[in-house]
Amino acid sequence: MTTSGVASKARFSAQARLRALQADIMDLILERELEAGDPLPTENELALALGVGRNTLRESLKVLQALGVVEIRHGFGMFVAPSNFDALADGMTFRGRLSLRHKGDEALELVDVRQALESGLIGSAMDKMTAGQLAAVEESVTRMEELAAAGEPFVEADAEFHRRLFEPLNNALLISLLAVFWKVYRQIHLEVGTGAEDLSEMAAVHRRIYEAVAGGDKALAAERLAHHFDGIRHRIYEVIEK
Amino acid sequence: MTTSGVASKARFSAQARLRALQADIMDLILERELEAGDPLPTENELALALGVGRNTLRESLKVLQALGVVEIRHGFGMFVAPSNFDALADGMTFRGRLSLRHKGDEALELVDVRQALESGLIGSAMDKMTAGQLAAVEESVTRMEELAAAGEPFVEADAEFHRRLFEPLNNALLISLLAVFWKVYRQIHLEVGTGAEDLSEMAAVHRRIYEAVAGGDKALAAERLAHHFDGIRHRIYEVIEK
DNA sequence: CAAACAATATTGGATGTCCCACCTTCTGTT
DNA sequence: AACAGAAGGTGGGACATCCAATATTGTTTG
Repeated sequence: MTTSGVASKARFSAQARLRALQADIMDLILERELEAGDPLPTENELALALGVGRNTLRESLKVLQALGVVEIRHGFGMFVAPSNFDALADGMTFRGRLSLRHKGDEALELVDVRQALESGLIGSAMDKMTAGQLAAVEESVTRMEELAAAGEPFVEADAEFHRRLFEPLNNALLISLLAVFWKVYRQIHLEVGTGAEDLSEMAAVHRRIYEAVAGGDKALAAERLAHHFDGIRHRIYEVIEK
Repeated sequence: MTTSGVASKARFSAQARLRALQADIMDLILERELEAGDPLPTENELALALGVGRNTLRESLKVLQALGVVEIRHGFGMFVAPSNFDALADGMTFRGRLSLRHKGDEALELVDVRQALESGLIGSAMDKMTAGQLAAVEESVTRMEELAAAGEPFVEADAEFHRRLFEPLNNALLISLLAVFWKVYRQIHLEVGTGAEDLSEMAAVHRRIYEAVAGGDKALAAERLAHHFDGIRHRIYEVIEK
């Protein structure tokens, strides 16, 4: 259940202890009914309360920080954190880059999942999109076109376009997940060679997606959104094949 | 390009240092062209190579372990790991439980994302599903029905059903993500009260999903899959309202 | 000779201690 | 009243030391 592969026996104890400690910390937060933003006990207090050494406790705390459970502020204290998937993005980016050096499976899987999410959810997003939100999407497209015309890359505008596209769903988790996928996607794109020459073509692709959304044609929007990912997928294939 | 010994003077918050250290470790893996399963240097060697203390290094390593980047085996060594999202699941479960005590936003968002993923991808999965895989899905349904008839819960069979449903896509990342969502979903389900009385109804819901899949009706399968999540969503609403 | 056992080297696991860096707050001067 | 500096508390980090688990090696034993 845990991991495929070597099923050693006592390897659980070490790993289990760390995870039990993480669970203890989370339980403590839940038991004390702390909300996001509330302070946690100090490291020394926690170490004493949980019966472990401070360094051991810190290892768990850093994991919880990476998972977005706690926020640690040097010299100030530790707090229950709002969701934060940055570390997850780093880990997945690493996996993508690692896989590119061999068969590229994970990189392709990542693109597939992102495509499925965006392409599958665009319909619902269009249902709830207000005129103002639609205008914000077009603003992003316009900025991409301007940057493309100037020969400059438009990393941030691209991210913003996709973020605004799914803002109507009002789902912070989804936005975070898409941000993770976008970040990893971007890294893979860089690694794989962006083909900097077709900047204007990329902007045009986004313009066509916008037009489908503005026109209310869900099927067309989903299709164009899906097509948007074909480029990088083919590029990954090329890198793998050679 | 490890940039070990970054001459950072100031302004680098502790958080940035930790993440830089994680990045250094990942870069080291990439630079040495290590594949999954390959051994990493020992803790002491790494600490020396990266110019940090052993405890500091361990904090980063534990994070990387939680992110599924490295696998740590007591007394044996550290290795580049296959993907492992268990820790992520714990973190998200925590967030879900935390949110249930207040507004429940994140719990609902989680269900929404899972629904979107499963409902949106079932069509592609059906395209690629073999007869054998379809039979495996039915086997899971049958087992659920048997357990329901015996009055026993069918946690594992439920998970297996959904896993097998998307196995044809051959996307390990997707399977892992769905496993995470399923795990969190189940925890929320427990927290929110499962309504143990409708076991047979739950089995029947899965049977109907299977029938739609077997019949090749993608739209119907997607709809029934989506309906499958309405129950828990309403239950979460009830918990929040009161 | 081979299998079983035991000692050992190597590795990560955990803790305590000491000091540093950072942030807030209080306090005293201007 | 406003600003600057001191003080206290917090997390950040490095060692040193010991514990625990694993694989290897060497010996014993049938």
